[in-house]
Amino acid sequence: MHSPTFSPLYRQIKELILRDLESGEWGPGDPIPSESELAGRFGVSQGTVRKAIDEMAAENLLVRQQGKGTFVATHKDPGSFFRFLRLAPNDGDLQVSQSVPLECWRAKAGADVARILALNTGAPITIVRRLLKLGDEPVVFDEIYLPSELFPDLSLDVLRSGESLYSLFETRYGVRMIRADERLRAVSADRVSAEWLQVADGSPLLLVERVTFTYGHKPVEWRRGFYSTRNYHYHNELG
Amino acid sequence: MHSPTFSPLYRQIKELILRDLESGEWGPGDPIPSESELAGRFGVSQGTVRKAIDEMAAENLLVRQQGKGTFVATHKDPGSFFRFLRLAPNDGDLQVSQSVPLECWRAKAGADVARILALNTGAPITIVRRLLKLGDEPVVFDEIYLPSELFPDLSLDVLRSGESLYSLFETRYGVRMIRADERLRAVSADRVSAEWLQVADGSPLLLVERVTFTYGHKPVEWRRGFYSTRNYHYHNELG
DNA sequence: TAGTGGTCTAGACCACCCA
DNA sequence: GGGTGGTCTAGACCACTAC
Repeated sequence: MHSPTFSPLYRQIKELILRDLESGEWGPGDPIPSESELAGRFGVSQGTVRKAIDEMAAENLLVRQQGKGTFVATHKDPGSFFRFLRLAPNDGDLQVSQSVPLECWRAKAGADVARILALNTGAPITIVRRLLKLGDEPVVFDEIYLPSELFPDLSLDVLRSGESLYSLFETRYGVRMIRADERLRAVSADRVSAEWLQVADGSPLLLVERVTFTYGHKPVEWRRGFYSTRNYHYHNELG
Repeated sequence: MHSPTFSPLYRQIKELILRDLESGEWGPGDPIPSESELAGRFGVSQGTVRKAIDEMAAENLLVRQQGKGTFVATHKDPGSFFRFLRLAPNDGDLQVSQSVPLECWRAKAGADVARILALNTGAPITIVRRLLKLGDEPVVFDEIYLPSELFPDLSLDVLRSGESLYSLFETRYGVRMIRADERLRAVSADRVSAEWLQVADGSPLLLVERVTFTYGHKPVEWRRGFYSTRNYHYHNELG
C-alpha cells in the first residue's frame, strides 16, 4: 500500500518549478537555472530534473536550446504566433498579418461571461473588438471578453502598439496564456460581422469560441472569432 | 564535424521498431517484446529502447500498460473512438453514435483526388457516403474517397458490420490510420447534404476536409464531412 | 513469485554555443 | 575552454499484473 496522493519525484520537482514560474521568479523569455544547478538545489539527480523539464517543454511552458539553456516560453517570439491561430491559406503563401483594433469598452459581466471566466455576475469586464487582416483581406472579426481586474488600463491606444495580443498581455499585464479550449461552429453572418469582413449578410462564417487559460487552469479570456473562410481555412492536425 | 544524417541511437532503434510495425510483424492490439528483450536483440541498453518507445507512445503508435507490456495501438478500443472525431454536444451528455452507410461505388480518380491520394489520374477509387447519427439526430454527412487497391472488396454490406470505419479498415484490410490533416471551412448546405442532415437548404454547415495517413506519411483516405453544428460543435484544444 | 513497465541514480561522453 | 543541454550506460529499486 501507498498513499493515494503518491507522485513520483520528478513530478514533485515539476510542481516546484511550476510554482516558481507562477510566482514570476523568471519572466517570459528568461533563462531558468541549469539542470545541474536545479538538481543540486533540490537534492536530486540531474536525470530527475531533466524529466520534469521534459514534461514542461512538451507542454510549451519551457523551451530548451542546446548549448544555451532552458527558457521560459513567450509569445514575443514571432515563430509562436500561429500557436493559437490555426489559420492557413487555401492556396498560395501566407500574407503578412495585421491586427486592427476597432473598439474597446467596459461593461459588467452577464451570467454567461461570468460563468465562463469564473467571475461574479456584474464583475467589471473589458470588451475588445478587432479585425485580423491577412494581406489586405479582413479574415477574422474577434470579440474578446477580459476581466478588467487583470487588464486595468487596456484601451484602444494600448492595443495599437502593433505587437500580438498575447505578447501585449504578457509584457504589459504579466498574464501568460498557456492553453485554450476552442469550440467551432458554422453560423450565418450577422450584420456587424458581415460588414467588417466584407461578405454578404447571411454568408456562412466559421465561429470559433475560445476560452484561454493561464497557470492553474485559470480562465482569463473569452473570445468569439468569426472567420471568413473563402480564401483561408482553419487547420488542424490529428495525431 | 559529423555526418549530416547523424541521428541518435534511440532514433535508429525507433526506426527499427517502426519497420517491424509496418511489416505487420505485430498486429493491432498485439504486445510487442519487452523492453529488456528488445535491448538485448538490438545490443543497446534498456534506457535507449525505452526512449524510442516513449516517442512512439507519444505518437499514439504504441500503448504502454504498466505490469502488462507494450501494445500496438488499435482503433478497436472504444476509448479511442473520438481520437479522430472532435465532436462534442453543446450541452448535455453525448448520445450513442451510429454510422449509417448510404452509398458505395467505384470510380476513376480525377485530378484532385489523384493528387491528394498520390495516385495516377484515372486510378480506381471507391467512394462511400455515410451518415453519422448521435442519438436520433443526423450530425455528420461524410463523403469518403479511398484507393480501391487497398480496399478491394469494400461494399455497403461490408460497411454494415457495425464497427467503426477505422477499426474495419484495420482488421479487414490491414490499413492502419495513424495521422490526419484537417481543413475546416464554413459553407452553405447543398441540396444533398441538407436533405441527409435534415436542415434547410443553404444553412451554414461546417465542412471538414480530412486527409488521413498510414505509416510513412502515405495518404490513404480523403474525406469531406459536412457537420451540422446546431447541437454539436467541433472541439479543439490548443496547448 | 516472476515478469512487465516506471523511477531514480551516478557517471561518462557528445553536440552545441559563446566568449 | 567552460558551460549548457542531449545521449547512453549499468544497476538498483518500486509499482502493477498475472498466475
